[in-house]
Amino acid sequence: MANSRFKSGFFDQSTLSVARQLIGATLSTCIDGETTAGRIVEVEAYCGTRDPAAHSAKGRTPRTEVMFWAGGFCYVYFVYGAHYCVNVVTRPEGFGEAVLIRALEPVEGLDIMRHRRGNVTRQSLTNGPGKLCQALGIDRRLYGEHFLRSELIRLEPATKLPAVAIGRSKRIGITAATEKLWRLYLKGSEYLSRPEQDSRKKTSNYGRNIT
DNA sequence: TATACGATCACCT
DNA sequence: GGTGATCGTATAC
Repeated sequence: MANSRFKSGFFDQSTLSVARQLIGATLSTCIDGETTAGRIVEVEAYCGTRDPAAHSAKGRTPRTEVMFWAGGFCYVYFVYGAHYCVNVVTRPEGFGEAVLIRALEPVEGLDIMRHRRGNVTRQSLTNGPGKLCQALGIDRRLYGEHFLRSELIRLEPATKLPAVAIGRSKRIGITAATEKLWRLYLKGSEYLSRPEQDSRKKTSNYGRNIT
């Protein structure tokens, strides 16, 4: 779907709805003239002031300011003194909601990803929120960019996936609102940040490589 | 100015 | 399975 685009207003939908439709979508960057891209296989929804696990739950701060902008802006944050993570802001201005991109299947520029990540396995290039940012060259320079207008970072939609292709679970690495099943992932993907819990026979083909 | 801690990762056993 | 690294951010004093 290299030539399709999300419609203006798409990111103003509910955060869970945007999260579902981002599974399978393509995230690409052009950083220092080098293009890299991946298919999104795992995301988490963070639902603003009504979600105690969200960075925006305690209100607007310089760090979280962009979360309160209109849907479609890029929220990048730095954690644990080492890693960046990237989010897509959702809903209209003022809600503070966003979708964290947690894992990709590498699609384009794997040699560049390897240069940035070191000589690791194909899965390990992008199977975590910090790893994928390193692989795609995402850092604070992209804070406040817009996914439909930026020259540096873009999102393109997938063909619609059936509901059965998408799994749900608790979110990872949080201490609040741990009961919410707001992590969504592509069933059967080899590129998830952690393996699927369900050990029964794999029945989905939607996670197979597209390259 | 000081302190606590985090939407993680890599490496260890 | 467990743990240390490392520093920006928020908060308290």
